Amino acid sequence: MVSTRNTRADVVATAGRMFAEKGYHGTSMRDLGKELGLLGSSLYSHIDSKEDLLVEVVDEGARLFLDSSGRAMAVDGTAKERLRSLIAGHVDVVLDHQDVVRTYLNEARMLDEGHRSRVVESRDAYEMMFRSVIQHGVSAGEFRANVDPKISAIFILSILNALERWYRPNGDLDRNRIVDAIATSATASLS
Amino acid sequence: MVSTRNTRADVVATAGRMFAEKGYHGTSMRDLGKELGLLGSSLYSHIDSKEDLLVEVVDEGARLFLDSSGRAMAVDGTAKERLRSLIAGHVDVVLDHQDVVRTYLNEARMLDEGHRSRVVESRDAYEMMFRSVIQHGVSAGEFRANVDPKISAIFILSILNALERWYRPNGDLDRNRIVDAIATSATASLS
DNA sequence: GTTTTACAAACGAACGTTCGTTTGTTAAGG
DNA sequence: CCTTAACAAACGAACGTTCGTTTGTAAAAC
Repeated sequence: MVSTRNTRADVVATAGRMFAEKGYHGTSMRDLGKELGLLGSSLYSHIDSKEDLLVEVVDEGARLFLDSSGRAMAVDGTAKERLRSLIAGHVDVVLDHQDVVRTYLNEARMLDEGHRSRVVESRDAYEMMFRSVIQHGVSAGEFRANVDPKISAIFILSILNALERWYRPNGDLDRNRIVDAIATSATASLS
Repeated sequence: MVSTRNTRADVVATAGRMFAEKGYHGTSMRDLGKELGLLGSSLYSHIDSKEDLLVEVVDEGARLFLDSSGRAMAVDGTAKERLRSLIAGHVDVVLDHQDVVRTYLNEARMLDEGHRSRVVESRDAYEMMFRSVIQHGVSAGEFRANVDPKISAIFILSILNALERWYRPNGDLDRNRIVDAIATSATASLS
């Protein structure tokens, strides 16, 4: 027996998993406690409120995506290469943090206005990275001149975000194949 | 004043709208009643349980998509034309029944195992229509030989289903432009 | 090296509120 | 008149949260 006691990080991680599975409103504090081997009330040794848990998980999701795009944009290369980096980073975030991502994508709207608007801003900033790379690719002649960067970014992000809904860790598609398929599809529709 | 009384269809429609906005577990029967100018308890003059409402809305979503794909497959044409019909039909369903679709896509997982599995079957059948058309296009030489119909169908449906998340009725993109953008993008990545 | 102090984690009971639902009754509408 | 829709009151269960207390562990004081 190593240790049976829970840390705050355990609580947040399990909350992320349960929110992803059953939704924020579909998960009670007693449900969450039971999953950790605790009473619902004991959770309040670690946190101040249920909503704090959602805020924490969603903020982590936002941070993961922004960090990923920051790394992709930090190295230079052609628009096509940078777009592939953005895509690969996004796939990594989804596959390595599936629960956080599901909660970020599906449950953020349950936050109160203040917190939700911060999430919207963060998503807009992230989407802007994709748009910007596409725009540069058009200007540089790498992509067709009549490409609409806004729509193209939305379509690529649609495919990327849908990953959470169908990807299964033990499925027949591994990470590299997924990145390749998405990057190929994106490049094909831009060129 | 024509009539102030509510019908069962009113209740289901309003439930669909509220489930789409706040989620199934985020909508209480008293919330729903208030939206209709009723007490929560009065809803039980129309329905037997809250879950019945979700079942009804989700079933309608499933039916809308299956009917749409049935119509698209009923007329013949090239694979490219049929794919465009499938896409146009899907866009119509999302734009004309946004609330039902949002509930169908996001809240069906809150159903109990029996009802949920029926929804999964229906989605699989729908996806199979896309796969089948793509497969025929590959066989007929309309699409590249190395196209994977399964992945391609998932990508196209990812873009179509994401519509619900960003489409706004008074935005700058009308129905035809959306269908055209998606069909063009799909065709480009298949050809 | 033992005793004391401190702290973080968890308990168990209870709070006030809201949940989905049931019951019995009243008022319209066709 | 009779069916349907709605009301009003209530039910038991579950909700998020608070409270006072207990437990285990680890550092500080002796």
